[in-house]
Amino acid sequence: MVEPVKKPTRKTDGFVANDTTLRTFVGYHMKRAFNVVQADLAKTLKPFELRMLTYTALVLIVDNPGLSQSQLADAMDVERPNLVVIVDELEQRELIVRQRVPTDRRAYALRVTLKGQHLFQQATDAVTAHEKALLGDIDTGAQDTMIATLIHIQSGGAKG
Amino acid sequence: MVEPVKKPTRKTDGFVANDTTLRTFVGYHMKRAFNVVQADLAKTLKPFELRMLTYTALVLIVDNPGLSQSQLADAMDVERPNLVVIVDELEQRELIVRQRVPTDRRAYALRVTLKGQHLFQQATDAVTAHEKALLGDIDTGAQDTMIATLIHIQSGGAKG
DNA sequence: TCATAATAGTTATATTCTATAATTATATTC
DNA sequence: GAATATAATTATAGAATATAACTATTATGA
Repeated sequence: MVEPVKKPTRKTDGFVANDTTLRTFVGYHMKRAFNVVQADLAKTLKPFELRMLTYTALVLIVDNPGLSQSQLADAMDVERPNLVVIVDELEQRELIVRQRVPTDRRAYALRVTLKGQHLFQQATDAVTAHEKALLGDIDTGAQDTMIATLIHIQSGGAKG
Repeated sequence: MVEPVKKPTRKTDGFVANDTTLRTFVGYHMKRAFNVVQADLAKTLKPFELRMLTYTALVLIVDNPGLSQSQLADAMDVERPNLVVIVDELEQRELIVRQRVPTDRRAYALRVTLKGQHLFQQATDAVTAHEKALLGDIDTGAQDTMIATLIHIQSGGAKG
């Protein structure tokens, strides 16, 4: 049974802007593609009341039990002050705990709670399924090539 | 003459977080790679007092003389209210003008000024050079594959 | 040892980007 | 001509991002 397609697409008539200059930039394509992925991710995480940043922090705490906020901030490429609110949110929702480190009383060891572990698993299943739905029809070889290229860029490309 | 390398790398010692779960997501790699590209772009545009959004708007106005703000917002995937401040900024710097459209007095036709055209050319040369420096060592085939894949994702991937 | 510097976390603050509702002026449609 | 839609705008709020400054604690080195 085919749903009759609604037309909420007001937008600007049939006009399509000429973006030939921008298309010469790889970054332009990266941004536009990432917008789509990010929007899909946000929608996927919404039922769990997670955003990309809070989900990423939760995952990294699961995979790195006991790491400090500084280490987490470093892993997420986020400034320490900005990480505080993210950790606050996860802690208030009782998804993680801040444990004092006996050997260094300045630092906290971050650990996931049982509740956090469960939410992590549910959210990760959902994100995995949604990514597969979004990108599943892309040729495996092309996907591998893209990931390798993206990793290369991460390390600074020709500069790194 | 080799500069002695400074060590401003405080960061978290030698610790490297385990991100195996996140690495299963293509979006994770896209975000991290785009962070690098975006940071490079911001630095490149800084001397021209342009940001990614103001530069993008300027380029699209150059390539689409006379387009309306709604059309520009649509092309940039930005909400109309948010575009106003971008156009305001470009107009105040006399890089573009808002021209009333005789046939539709609600709309403005956006056009670049001579000053804007010059800044566009300088900035575009700089951005082109910086992208080449950043991504120049990537295999051409891999680059083409990535761009094709990114374009495919833009149109909604398996969903579109 | 003690003074100094460095680190972990936090608070405060500012900028930018993004998103929605509501308003005015003009155009379109029935 | 009345109702509706569109273009641009204002107002507002939520997020992400970045820097400076502060407290508490740890590390360094004269």
